[in-house]
Amino acid sequence: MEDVAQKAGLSVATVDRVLNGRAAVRPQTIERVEKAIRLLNYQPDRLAARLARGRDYHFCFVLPVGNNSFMIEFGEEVRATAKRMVHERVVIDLRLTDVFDAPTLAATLDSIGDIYDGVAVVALDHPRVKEAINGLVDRGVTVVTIVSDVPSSRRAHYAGIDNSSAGRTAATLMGRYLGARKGKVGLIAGSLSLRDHIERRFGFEQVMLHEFPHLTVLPVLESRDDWQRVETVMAGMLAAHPDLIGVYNVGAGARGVVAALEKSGRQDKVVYIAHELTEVTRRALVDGTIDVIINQNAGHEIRSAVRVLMAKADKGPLIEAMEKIRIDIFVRDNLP
Amino acid sequence: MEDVAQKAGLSVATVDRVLNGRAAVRPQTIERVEKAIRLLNYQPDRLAARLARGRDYHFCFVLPVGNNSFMIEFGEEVRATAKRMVHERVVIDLRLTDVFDAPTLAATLDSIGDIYDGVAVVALDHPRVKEAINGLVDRGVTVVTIVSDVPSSRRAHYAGIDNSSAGRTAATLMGRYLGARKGKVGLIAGSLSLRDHIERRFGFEQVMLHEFPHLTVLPVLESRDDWQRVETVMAGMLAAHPDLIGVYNVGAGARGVVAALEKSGRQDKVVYIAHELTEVTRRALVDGTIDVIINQNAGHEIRSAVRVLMAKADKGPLIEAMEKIRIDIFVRDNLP
DNA sequence: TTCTTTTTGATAGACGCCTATCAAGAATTG
DNA sequence: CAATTCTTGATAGGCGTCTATCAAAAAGAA
Repeated sequence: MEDVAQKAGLSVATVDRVLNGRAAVRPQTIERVEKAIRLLNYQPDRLAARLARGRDYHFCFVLPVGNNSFMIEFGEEVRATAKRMVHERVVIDLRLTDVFDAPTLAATLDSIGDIYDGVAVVALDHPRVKEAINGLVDRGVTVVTIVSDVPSSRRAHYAGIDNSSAGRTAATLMGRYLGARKGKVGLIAGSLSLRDHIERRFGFEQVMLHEFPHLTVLPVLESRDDWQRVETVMAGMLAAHPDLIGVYNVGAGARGVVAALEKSGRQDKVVYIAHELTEVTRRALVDGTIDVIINQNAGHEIRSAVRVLMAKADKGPLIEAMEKIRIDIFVRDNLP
Repeated sequence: MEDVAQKAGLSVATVDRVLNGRAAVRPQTIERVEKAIRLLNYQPDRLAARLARGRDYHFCFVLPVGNNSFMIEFGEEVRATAKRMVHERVVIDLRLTDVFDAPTLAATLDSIGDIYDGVAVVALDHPRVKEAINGLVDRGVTVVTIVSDVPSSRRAHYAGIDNSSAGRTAATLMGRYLGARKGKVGLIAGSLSLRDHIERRFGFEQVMLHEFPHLTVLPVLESRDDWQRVETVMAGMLAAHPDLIGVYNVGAGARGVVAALEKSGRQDKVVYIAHELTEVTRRALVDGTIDVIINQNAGHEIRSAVRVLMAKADKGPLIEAMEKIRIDIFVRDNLP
């Protein structure tokens, strides 16, 4: 800072004022400082800054309640990350809400504004939720969406996979695994109001239709991400379609599909593609009931969300390429 | 530190001595300090420590010379990372050597010892190289292997994928893509002295043999990772085996396979699985000549290597789970 | 010009740790 | 028991930044 001050013919106090947008500084002075910064290619030492500030970052993760394995694991990852980050002056709270209910979620978001510097939320794409997100942004809180996005909101970032691509990926693998076989392919979604599920479905149907026209995709069935309902739905599908050769389960509740398939004894005849690597799906993949798991890495998403929140909090730079969450494909052999 | 000192009934100076293994401290005193640390669950602020130390970390990445796209991109990623890390007091040098030649690589490693705190190396698994690595370790340099490992050495860490799993993954996908089709499957490796290639090959053959006995795996052909030679080899294979229905190219030079396949016009009849996402393989995947790309993320490996080197340098903790490099599978639809 | 009001400068004291020095206290030796 | 060596204590100054305060200088208004 001293070098910059000297270069600009000003004092460090003024440089500091410019750097932190503190008191009133004349535009031309700002310009002088910025020029000096450019000339010297000066980059403030963010570690020292954080040390000096001595302020904690307070972030909040808003996740769905419920017994969905993926989300439970997600919550645990958040806790683990929180524990690690304590030593970096980052405090992360975890809040569970009924994410599927727009008013509830919106109310939660509305109520947590003033405590936090940033909020990460698994968001339902609903006008009311969008409004709540924008409200937070207006109050100066950085918001990032995780897992499921609300693109029309003013959230700073989305830490999650491209779900349309995920659906397309599932379709390609389904088509290639089935090869020349003919028959029906089932499609099960958790909720048709969650953006991620909708997008996966569209991606899947699109590719199936164009690339594998010899396969018939059955109408989507809704499961509400509840594995018992999934099992009923799946059992029904198996009974109704003796020529079922594939299933793509877009949402949670893989356990239900696995159970129904195994009870029917047709797990070897049906290519089953599931989402999210959990205890249940992992076992089923190893056993051969599931053929492919499409996954998003919870740890990556969380760390990415935190990085973004921190970068926004102290106006640091973001390396976009690093924050892109990839779609993992797991077969039996590349399980981590 | 003051709290710890007080709790232990000692001075901060002594606590500091214990923490940094500085001067002579009586064992019982050390014990007292450690107890206080445990009781208070004290964790030194590593950011402050680094600030105070004001010392730069000097690391060196040793990569292969040559025109291999993957390695070129790898080098660029190293440079990009280096640039970013400058602001964190990390200086990364990049050194290119003939990694395939054990004496040359060993000589390089021998010569760089005293300048660096840590070295990351794409290592040939050869006794001479192992010796050079151990030599570095003896001189107090932390060594991590990247991309290809030397497990018998005393390197601190391997930042790369499990290549045997990668080979198995390729086999599973090959088998599933081919379905009931019968015919021959070709196998091309860069060098049979690079550990990663050997392991991929074994993984592949193992699964093919056990899971897909109706497919015949042809004997491995060596390509030295040179795409022109790969093209010759591939063209020969296509000519010799009209019933070739699959190829797995374990190493670099995907361009050669693509060229040979496209010239033969049989790209739609042959399932081709390649390694590493590059400009060339990406295009071929989109075009449909390549069916699956198995990839290791260069950026992840590099960042992981750096994290490990830094952690070792200031005796910080490592979160093992975070440093596990996953095997990426790319089909056309989940390309990043 | 004189008096306000705005902008800038200078400087002290943190933040949590490192490094170094000197003195004081404790343990060991003969 | 004194002389010597080993351990510990106390403290200063620094790392690069932030925050706050007061004085000095410059700009604007009357």
